Amino acid sequence: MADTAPDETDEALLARVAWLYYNDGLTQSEVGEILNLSRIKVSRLLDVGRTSGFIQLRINSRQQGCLALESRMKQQFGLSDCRVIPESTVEDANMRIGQAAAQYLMQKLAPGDSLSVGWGETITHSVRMLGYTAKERGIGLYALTGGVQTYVEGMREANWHKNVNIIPAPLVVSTPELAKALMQEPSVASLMTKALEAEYKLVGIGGVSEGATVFKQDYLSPGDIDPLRRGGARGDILCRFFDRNGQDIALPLHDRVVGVDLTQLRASDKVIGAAGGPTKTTPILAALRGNILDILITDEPTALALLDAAEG
Amino acid sequence: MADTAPDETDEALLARVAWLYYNDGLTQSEVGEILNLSRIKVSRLLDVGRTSGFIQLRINSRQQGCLALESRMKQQFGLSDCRVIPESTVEDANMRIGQAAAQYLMQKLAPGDSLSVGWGETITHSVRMLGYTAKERGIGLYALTGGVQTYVEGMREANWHKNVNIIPAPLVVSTPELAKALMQEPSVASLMTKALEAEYKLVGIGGVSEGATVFKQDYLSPGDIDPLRRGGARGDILCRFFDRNGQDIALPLHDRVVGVDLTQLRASDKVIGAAGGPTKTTPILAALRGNILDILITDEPTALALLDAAEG
DNA sequence: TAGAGTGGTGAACAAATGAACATGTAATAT
DNA sequence: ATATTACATGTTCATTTGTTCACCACTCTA
Repeated sequence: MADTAPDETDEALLARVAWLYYNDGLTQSEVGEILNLSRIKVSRLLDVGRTSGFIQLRINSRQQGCLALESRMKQQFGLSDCRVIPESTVEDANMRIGQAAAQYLMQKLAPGDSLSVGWGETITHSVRMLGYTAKERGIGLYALTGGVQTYVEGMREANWHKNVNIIPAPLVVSTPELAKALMQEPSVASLMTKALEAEYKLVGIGGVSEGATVFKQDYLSPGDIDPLRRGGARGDILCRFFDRNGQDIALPLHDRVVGVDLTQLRASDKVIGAAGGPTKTTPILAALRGNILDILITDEPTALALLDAAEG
Repeated sequence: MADTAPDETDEALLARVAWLYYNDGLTQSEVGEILNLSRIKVSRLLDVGRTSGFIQLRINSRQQGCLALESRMKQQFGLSDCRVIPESTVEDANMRIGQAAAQYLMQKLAPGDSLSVGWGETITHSVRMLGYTAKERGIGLYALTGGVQTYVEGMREANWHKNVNIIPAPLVVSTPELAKALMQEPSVASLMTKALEAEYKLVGIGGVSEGATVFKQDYLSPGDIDPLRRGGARGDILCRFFDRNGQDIALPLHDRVVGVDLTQLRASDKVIGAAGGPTKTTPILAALRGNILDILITDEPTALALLDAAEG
């Protein structure tokens, strides 16, 4: 009656299917014959494998993305590393950059390392893609801020299961006092320390417009946008807004956020920013000016726009 | 007039194509439109990428191969690691195992490591697949024996270019004296030392039959087979034949071989044996009994046969 | 200069693949 | 008990893909 550990068997089967199909170059029908599966089932298994990150594709080249652009970016903005993915007609920039971030991390993370993450669509995609690799290499995952819901959603599909450490608090609370109290709670404080000690910290970069995740997730109401803009806000990282030079803006909101702040990020190395798309140029540029990031992952048009803006 | 570094541009183009196709999920025609290539050309580029190892596919799972079998193998034969690839209808076992060996090494080799290799079809495949990764990570490559021709052939296609160190001597010379003299040559001796110091040593395992590479490459004549068999030879590694317990056989031939010997391999750790297929069971079993290998890469039927033979 | 060989290119086709739809089955609610 | 939903499996069809072939440009040789 007990479940026969469906994960286990599925994984073994998927591994076999993937090997036969990709490494041996058999057709899906042939794979099906060998393993007694219908062709369509093989097709679906492969699909699961690809979208879940179980089957991962690496491009073996220092020319991974756009090498020339990457070095210009590093030089111009004093980044320790940079990855630029090619232009494409595919709409979903978040998805694409999330994938790139996942691949970057898969290359860099060593067994036993840990990774801390912020939130946003891009980050969620990354985490999903990283799932299997992380499990295999025993990577620990830490949240950089409160806001359980967002993290849980992101990791539900990915199966990190163990060693996922989410800060047990909301992202934004109603009074500064409560926020302060929470951040002094041992269970919260210790996790935040751990998060800052992780080898890599992966954060998204948000814009100040209706589409941004902060607003969509109802952490802020659309009515808050205008005051923010007037206050000089050009973007946010982990719900901390900054001006065009990447300097903190004094906002009542900031005192009510539970999570790592920009000062802590600046002091920390290997902070990866992952963002791209036309709306993100301004926020990214501001974040770069403010030296918040050490590593940037973005796409070609955005990189070009950034260089343009910085040089002009 | 000058060549515009075809490698460079090809690589950049290939990287773009691969990204758009695999990561963005565009069709080949769409990729072609974006980059102004015909669909056919995209298809061909992708093919090049896959077969050259430029585009590499990873299966993200500890369940990579056949986990259960692998641990039985490790226990039974005292291996430090083992990889077993699934059964398949594909004929070319050497190719498949070579690929598996390459993948294993890609996972294990860190930047700046070095790798030494023997020869044979399986090894040649591995080296080819490893080409791009090796270049990217700056892996040094060393030959474990003389026999320039075999190595050069294997690495011609792969583009390791730099940091490839081939021992400047034939594999087999005509007199024991010459072999001895060569192995005392500084240029030869130093390379052999370096080869033994490499993080991983990858060797094939040969059988004693007409199909084996030693005979096909004319290092030995078919007439030599019978005497070898009668002398108890069950297989060879790096042209050193051993008996059913993996112990060295006293052969005049051995004194004429230029290269690392079995004693040195036994003393060295992280020696990877890569071999499989029905004809290889006997030689592999002997090598395992003789503790020559620390790591084995083989296929499912062979692993089962080995366990059968060892337990029975 | 002609001719043979080589490498690259695209067209046409056949095979392989993915997506939409249809069916069946088991679990849940009414 | 029945309707309903969710889910898995299989079928069909349009699309996508790899392969084969013929063609062209170029080079090397006679």
